[in-house]
Amino acid sequence: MKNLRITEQDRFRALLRGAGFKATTARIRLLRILERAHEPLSVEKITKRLGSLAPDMATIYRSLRNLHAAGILRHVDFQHRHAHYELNDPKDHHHFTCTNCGKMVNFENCDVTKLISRVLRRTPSFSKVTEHSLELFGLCAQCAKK
Amino acid sequence: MKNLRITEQDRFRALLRGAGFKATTARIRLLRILERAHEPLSVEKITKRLGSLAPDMATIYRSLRNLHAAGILRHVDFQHRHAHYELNDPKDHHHFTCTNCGKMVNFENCDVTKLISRVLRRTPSFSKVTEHSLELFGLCAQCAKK
DNA sequence: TTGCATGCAAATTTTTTGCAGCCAG
DNA sequence: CTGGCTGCAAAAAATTTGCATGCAA
Repeated sequence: MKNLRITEQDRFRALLRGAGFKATTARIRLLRILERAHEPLSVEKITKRLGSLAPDMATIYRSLRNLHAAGILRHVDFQHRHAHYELNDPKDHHHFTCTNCGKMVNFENCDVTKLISRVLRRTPSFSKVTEHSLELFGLCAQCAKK
Repeated sequence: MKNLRITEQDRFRALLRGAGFKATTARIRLLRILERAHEPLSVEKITKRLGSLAPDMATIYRSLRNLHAAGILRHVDFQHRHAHYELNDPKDHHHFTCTNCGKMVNFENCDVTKLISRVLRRTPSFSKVTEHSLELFGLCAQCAKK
């Protein structure tokens, strides 16, 4: 029974292979951390969460860059001075961040796809959207009270 | 006649004073460059365009950071490894960038405001949106043909 | 005159690169 | 085996900071 189940390892292995990458332990560990995080992580946070299993930073940067180019990861900009990455969830969620306390929530089903189609229809000089970013910044309920 | 007209200088001076800043020549030059650019600029491009009139880089970074915090500038992320800034135009336009050749066009009236209100209504843990980012990446008509 | 701004120089932080050796396929 | 990956070390790029001086108000 147990060995018939598709493990997390296998899932990531297939994902990597499918994109033409070798399924190395470093990359599988990276994907695992990102999946469990449920929020976009910086290189620093990834390294900390991997602890002693963390590969060299150069490897992390290279992996993130390649996996992003392959569409496996999304690049998220929190207007800090460093990049954040998360798994490219097909559900296409986005983030709402409190600029005061840093709290973050996800939101989805926001119809950004429709918005994008409309823009694309109106913009003949461009023919295809492959990626988009949509981030909201503001105040959470607690911080707004103060 | 001529001296009754509100000059660009005066406009920026008022803008800076209104936000509690001193209207220094360095900052006025910076705003002037950004206004004329019609596209978000990196620190490098700002420096180049200012030429011999460019203040120290530290000053540029400090100015950009402060003017952004005051809402005078917008922070734009093109998924490069450095920040870009543009004047915070009340028209709220966004950018569509070709990932192949770097070409960029602006678009506006994309109803992102409605989208934001909807999200806000559905997200009781957050009470106010002060800033947002929306960027499209894809292929321009020329690059898509190839 | 007074304190916010700037220049200068140095330090930090973030990201990239070259190259030799390693390991997944 | 073998070419893509990784570690290591060094460099490059991007951004910040401390402090003395300068200039707008």
